Amino acid sequence: MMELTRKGEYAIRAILYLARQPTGRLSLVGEIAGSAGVPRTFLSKILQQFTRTGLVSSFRGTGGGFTLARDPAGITLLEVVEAIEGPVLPNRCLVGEGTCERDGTCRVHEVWGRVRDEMVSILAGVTIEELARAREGSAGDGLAKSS
Amino acid sequence: MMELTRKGEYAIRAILYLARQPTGRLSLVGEIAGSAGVPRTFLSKILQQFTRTGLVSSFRGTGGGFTLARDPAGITLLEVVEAIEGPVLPNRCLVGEGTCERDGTCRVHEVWGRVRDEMVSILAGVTIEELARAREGSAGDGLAKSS
DNA sequence: TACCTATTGGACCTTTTTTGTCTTTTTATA
DNA sequence: TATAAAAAGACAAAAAAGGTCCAATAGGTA
Repeated sequence: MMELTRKGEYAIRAILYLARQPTGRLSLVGEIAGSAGVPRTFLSKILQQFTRTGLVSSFRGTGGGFTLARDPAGITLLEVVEAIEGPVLPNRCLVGEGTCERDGTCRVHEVWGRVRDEMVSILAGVTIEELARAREGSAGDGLAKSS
Repeated sequence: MMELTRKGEYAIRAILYLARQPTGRLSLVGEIAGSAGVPRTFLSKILQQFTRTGLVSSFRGTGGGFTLARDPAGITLLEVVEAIEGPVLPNRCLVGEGTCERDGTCRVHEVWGRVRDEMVSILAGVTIEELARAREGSAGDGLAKSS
């Protein structure tokens, strides 16, 4: 239930790949796709979406490729996920914010609102830079486990 | 992104309808469907799923119908949602809990784990009885808004 | 200019999931 | 037995997910 799509997963992998490259270096679609294990043509679409959002910048022609448009320390996981999957909305009734035909006064909406707020808060609290680091220092370092 | 399906919405409406009935009273599919604004045959499937889970009990034949199997004060929103939509799993990698082919050491999984934990915690903190009450007392009463 | 390289955009396609319907069977009551 | 209801299962349309393919465009390079 409430799963991130493959597209979203691929998008995160691709962003992390870009974040791990030396600043300014351009990566090719094929290169990213190979390393991140994502179908090439599909990744192409995802990267296009990122460039439209302004998270990634692209350059055409010989020597072209993709690179992060901003400092990974300033990009949050929320931005990445929302760029690809759209706004975090666990319940359709939240779309209109009160535009719920039936049961306008019921409390279910308020509960989903809290769910959304928490998701947003958690995802906005993690930067791509933090995620891209990892590798060494293995587990539970810096980010507290809430459970 | 990460939307509850219509099935899930319908399920909640149906459960709330049942929770608002006098204890012991049986409701017919058609009756619930009409009141909750849910296609009758579809609701039938949802109710069957609920009876399989044990949340709702059903009785066949003349005078039959559906009723909550347990006290609504003891049923959480989490139970209702999971009965219909399956376990809350915002990221596929959480299914196997560590069975992630690639990037086993990356921190993304830990973040989604926290998201799931929070969702579960919020949904488990709301009972059907609370939700079914509402109506009078309008807003923000008893349940704190976190935002 | 011609040619190569790489992204862009759009059309298209397949598979899966969602959102149902319809029919038959089972169980219970009158 | 007739009637009333849920249960079960097959079926189907519509939408979303998950891709593919190709022509166009933009930028280098000889």
